[in-house]
Amino acid sequence: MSAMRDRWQSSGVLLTVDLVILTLREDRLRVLLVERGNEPYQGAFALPGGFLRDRSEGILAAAARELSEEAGLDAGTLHLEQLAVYGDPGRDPRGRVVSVAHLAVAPRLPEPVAGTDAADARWIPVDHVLDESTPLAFDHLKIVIDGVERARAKLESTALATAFCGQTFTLSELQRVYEVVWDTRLDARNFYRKVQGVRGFVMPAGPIRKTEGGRPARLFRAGPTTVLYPPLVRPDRTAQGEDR
Amino acid sequence: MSAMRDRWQSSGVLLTVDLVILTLREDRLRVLLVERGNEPYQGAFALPGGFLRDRSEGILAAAARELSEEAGLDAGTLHLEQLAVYGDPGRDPRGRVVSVAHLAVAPRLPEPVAGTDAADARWIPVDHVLDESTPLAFDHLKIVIDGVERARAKLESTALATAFCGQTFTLSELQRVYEVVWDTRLDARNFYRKVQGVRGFVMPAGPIRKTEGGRPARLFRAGPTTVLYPPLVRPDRTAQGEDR
DNA sequence: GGCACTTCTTGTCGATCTGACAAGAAGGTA
DNA sequence: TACCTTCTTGTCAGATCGACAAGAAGTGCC
Repeated sequence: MSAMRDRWQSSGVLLTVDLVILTLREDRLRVLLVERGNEPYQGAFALPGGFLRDRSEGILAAAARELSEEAGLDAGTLHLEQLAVYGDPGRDPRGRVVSVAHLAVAPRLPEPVAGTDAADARWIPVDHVLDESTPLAFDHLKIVIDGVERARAKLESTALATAFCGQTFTLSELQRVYEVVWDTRLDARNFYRKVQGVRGFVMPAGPIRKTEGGRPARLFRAGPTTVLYPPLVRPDRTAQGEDR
Repeated sequence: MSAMRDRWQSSGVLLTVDLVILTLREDRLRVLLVERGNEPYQGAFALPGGFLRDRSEGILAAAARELSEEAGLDAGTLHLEQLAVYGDPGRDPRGRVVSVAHLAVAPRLPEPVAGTDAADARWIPVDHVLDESTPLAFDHLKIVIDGVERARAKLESTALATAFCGQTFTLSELQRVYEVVWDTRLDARNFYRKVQGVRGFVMPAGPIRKTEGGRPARLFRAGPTTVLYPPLVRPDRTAQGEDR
């Protein structure tokens, strides 16, 4: 009963925020990791993040602050959303630490800014993390897995892909986002048709053009739509040989 | 840098779990709410939930415990997943309380069990909550909105709908789930074809039949698939009169 | 039993969408 | 100019979708 809900207990825990910051660099999906300088897990890579500054700091605000402090990125200019909470007892050997993980998606970026807290941050290919050739501290592998899956899923139904691109982009750049994040290949001509068929997904950005080899491509910018209809469904990886 | 991450601060907060428990009763989508007996928000409805029991209790475990204590439901038999964290400073007038909201989906249920903590729990139609004719305590309206939207979205791409049904069900029962949760109407014949076209979504459950008026329907049970491919896309509510 | 009524299930049909592919357009470079 | 690259517009057959007809299999009523 309500008495239970209101039993005022001192179940205080330490709250942190962790960040899965994804971007595309050199045609690979990468995640920003920092090398730990202290025990536990000294020398291992970990997600950027940290404790709430004080009791009055909001959780999303803390994530934005860490984004700035540890990665040198401005939360105002990129996609940032809550991912999930990780609070198993024992996930941190130092005590009961509950972490609110966030997913950030950044467009092509300058190198992690030296001279800041982000100096020892590195953009590690996501597949190096997923195949565990780059071991992560704490339960951060699980967090990265969840973050990547979230990104893959949201590519289908939302305009998240545009967050990987700059202010303006060509459709083949957008296609590369889908191909790299989904780890699949798409037909450029069908992609072209499909993307332009989704109302409000992309809007022509002037007659400006830019080039890098072949015929110059038209530029687009993100449209007003956040929910894609119809969605761009990723090809079924488990298509053949399925039981009934 | 890592020194920042490891600064050991006493940012302790009080951690609670809250539950958005959805079910279908009398052809309406309903959420389980409890009337608050204490200040603040005395007399208002609130989501079931409560503080972690102690520092060693896992978050999902706490949600399962509250599910049992406050709703008389067994977490082993129904769908339970983490929804999101709500931790804005000021959301609870008593102090810095961070709540991990969970989404539970229950099949047709007996009345809230009298004589337990769940005695004053009531199944309130979700639309009464969404249109604010039933005001909720704290930021629980926001949590219900997010929970319902999560359920609506997961109906498209996962087998969540089967969690609203019993062990076995007819396809028209399953269709009612989609219609009520999405607040839309579907053509029974097309639904029939589509559902059976998704590999592993539903499996025939013996030649058993059951009836209630017309021709007896075949019984099905949930299949092994959790991810629907192809997805069941909900009809576009913003279809016509859209700009380009 | 015969008939009306209900709901379930199988089909049909045209419009639309999808995936595979051809071919032209518009630049760069040798 | 010839060739290469990439972008963009089409084409076409097969799959899918939404709307709908019609038969199947029960119940209840006379």
